[in-house]
Amino acid sequence: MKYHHGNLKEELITSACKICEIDGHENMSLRSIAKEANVSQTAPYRHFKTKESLLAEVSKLGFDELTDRLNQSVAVNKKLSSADKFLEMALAYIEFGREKRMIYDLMHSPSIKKGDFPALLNAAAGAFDVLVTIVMELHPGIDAERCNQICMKHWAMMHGLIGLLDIKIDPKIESKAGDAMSLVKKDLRSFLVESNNF
Amino acid sequence: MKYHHGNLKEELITSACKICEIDGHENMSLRSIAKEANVSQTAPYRHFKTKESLLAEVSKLGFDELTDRLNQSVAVNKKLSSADKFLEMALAYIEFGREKRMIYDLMHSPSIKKGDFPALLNAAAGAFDVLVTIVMELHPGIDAERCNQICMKHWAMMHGLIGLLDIKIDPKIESKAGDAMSLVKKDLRSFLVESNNF
DNA sequence: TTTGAATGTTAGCAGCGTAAACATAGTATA
DNA sequence: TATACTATGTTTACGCTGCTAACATTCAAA
Repeated sequence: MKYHHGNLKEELITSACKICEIDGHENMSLRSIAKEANVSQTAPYRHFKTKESLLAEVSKLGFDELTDRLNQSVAVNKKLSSADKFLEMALAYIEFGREKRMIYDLMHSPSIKKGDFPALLNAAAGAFDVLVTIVMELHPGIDAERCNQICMKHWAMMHGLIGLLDIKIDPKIESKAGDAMSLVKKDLRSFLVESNNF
Repeated sequence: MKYHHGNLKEELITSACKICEIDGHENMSLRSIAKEANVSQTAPYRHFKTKESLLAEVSKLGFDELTDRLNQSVAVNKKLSSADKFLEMALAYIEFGREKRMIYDLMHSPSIKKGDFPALLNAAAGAFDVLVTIVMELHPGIDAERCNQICMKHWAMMHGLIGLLDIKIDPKIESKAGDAMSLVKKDLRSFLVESNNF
């Protein structure tokens, strides 16, 4: 076993991802991350100024994957109507939030101040841009301000839904949403379609 | 100074609220709460089984205040149309979220498992019910399932908006939303009105 | 070959949530 | 009124945390 690891920074991020997905970011310690990577407790400090900056990189990876998924969801079937593309994207978003809930929470945790990490801010904006593109396709010639409003509305709805699906305020809502993604898919499609009637 | 405090439980909750509003729930320690109430570090354990259960009571108070505000927002002017009542309620919700952001975050923090605290669950449902009432007024004779979907949609939108207003993904969005509630009020009204056109 | 930077380890700090043992005050009972 | 019990406070201590400082090792450039 060599003294110098060679690739510790990336491995620490990988370890952090793994632990976050299992324990959640609230129960994730720098020491446990270091242990997972088989290095001493303070080794991470050679690559990250603070714990927060390590978590910021994990969060950035999360936004990158989210962006990929959103892009894929609309790219898979190019024959889809704009409205259906939008639906697919919304489903992909919520699927991501449900499937990687722990990472998703980390990505939106107020304990990581995005303003301090430009790369993270960029990655988050990248995901938002996928939505912007779809909405511009849905409403050709829409002006920028209106487009932003609509994007915010839907982004907020999806973000809010993910958060609320776990609050389980009403048992009926919970059972309707269900735990399996198949159920979520079915319910969400009708949810998104119907809610636009009002 | 007497040995027995007499009203420590309530005072601990009050202290916790105060500290939460200043430092946020992530930086709120049991020890600091006890210090604020001028008791020893372990005194809270005579009244709360865990730190989480203390925070759960703070969270419950938050939902209670939210419920009050929502009710007030629609009760102030009884002549308002149902649609305007809905707008007023949405504004009140977002105003609460912006004004008491730290408490609001605590109320939605995954570190407090609502399922373990029935009173908290009840308080959260109480706030949701205000929305249900308005929506039933907006759409007389609506069936329960549809009503739930619509409530979820709007609740999610409001909840998502509050969360996203601080992410500041796009500087334009941030400047549009602004920091002062007056700005939020103006923007939100048009936001809510316009977004229903799509 | 030497020197310095990069990257690892060990030791130690203060703060955290929590449990156990102990102290004091208020209350019910004899 | 004296005594015992319970409620509610304090002190002490444990293991965990993020982080710093001092030291060790390796690699790369002069």
